[in-house]
Amino acid sequence: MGRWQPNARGRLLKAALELAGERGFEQTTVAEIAERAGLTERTFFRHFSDKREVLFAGADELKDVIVAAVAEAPDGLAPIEVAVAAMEAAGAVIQEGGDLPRQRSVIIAASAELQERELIKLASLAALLADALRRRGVDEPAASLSGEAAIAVFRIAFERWVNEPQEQDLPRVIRESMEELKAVTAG
Amino acid sequence: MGRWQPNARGRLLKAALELAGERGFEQTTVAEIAERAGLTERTFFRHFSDKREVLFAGADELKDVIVAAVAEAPDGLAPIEVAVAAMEAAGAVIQEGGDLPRQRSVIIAASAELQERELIKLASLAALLADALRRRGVDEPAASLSGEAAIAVFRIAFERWVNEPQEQDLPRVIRESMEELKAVTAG
DNA sequence: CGGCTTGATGTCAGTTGCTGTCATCAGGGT
DNA sequence: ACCCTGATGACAGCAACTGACATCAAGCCG
Repeated sequence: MGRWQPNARGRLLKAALELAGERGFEQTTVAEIAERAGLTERTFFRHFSDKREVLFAGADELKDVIVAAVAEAPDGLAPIEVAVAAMEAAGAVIQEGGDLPRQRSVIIAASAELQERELIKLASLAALLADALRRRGVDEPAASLSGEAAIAVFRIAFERWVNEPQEQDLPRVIRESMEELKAVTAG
Repeated sequence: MGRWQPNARGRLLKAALELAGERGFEQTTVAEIAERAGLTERTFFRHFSDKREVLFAGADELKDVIVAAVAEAPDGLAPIEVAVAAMEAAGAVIQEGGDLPRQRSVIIAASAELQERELIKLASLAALLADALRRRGVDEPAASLSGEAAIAVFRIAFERWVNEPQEQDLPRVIRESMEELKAVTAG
């Protein structure tokens, strides 16, 4: 047995979700989160680079999923289809999280500073997609546009998925939103 | 003549641009900006709700331009075309700013926290576009998708415009990026 | 003229996010 | 037994904000 209770990160995440759910993220101090997790404020900042990051723990794994999905996409598939397929793969991972994604999204929707952080994470995913597409030989600006469009599709789809609790299949909603985008841009 | 020097906001903006350009936004304190403008830190926060906002002074005017452009778009135009036309109008206003937009974008590109703020401003423009389209009778999810797509097109176009100093015509770059998006989503 | 109100600013104290630095101390290897 | 490592605590300090109160020229009104 270690000198400390195990899984400090997980306890911090749990404490942060609870407190932010009870009284809102901005009304919660880092010291309170750390205290509920049985740690100190300083230790919180050793696990998360800033207060907001605790709400995005695990988001980095999505990057690997997306890069792998782009790499495994069949040759000849249109760039936008590759990008959206990667977001479908990410969506499949997200919905494995059970209630957590929806719970997090409620907290984020109530806080402007968390929305900012979410947006820059999504923007970095768009850049990641564009990079991966360029490695497949896609030229600019098609690569960047496909990445941005795929993220836009994902945002719309995720919002719909969150607001329809009976909806189970996030990848399907993403696919449907993609078809909607095609319809919208046709002509 | 008033008790104070006139145009406090403008002096704060000028001081902020100078200092951020010299040593970076995050290496500049609000106290320094205020001091260069001949004011106190407290007064800075009376003019701008937080440190980052000074870099986005005037961004609200774009909202009016966009709403007006959507309202004036001819009937029967496809939603995505209406949205992109509104962003072309915004682009026309932006390039009237001379060197300022490019100068600001250099500073923003060097600061993660400023990028976050820019992204949430753009997201609010996307929501504004979607709202305006809904008022024209466009259904969901076409309205939201058109708004998001138009913003994605604008982002790509603006980046190209910033990186090509000889390029004068931002609306034209936006239009070209829109055509690229159509090509990317065709099929 | 003299008093009253207003609005932009200054002053100051306090909270919170975040950082640097040093101390502590169980566990694992030598 | 010894040291070294790694996660944590303790503490001081900076910078972004906020609330409360004071200041004082300009303008209005009697």
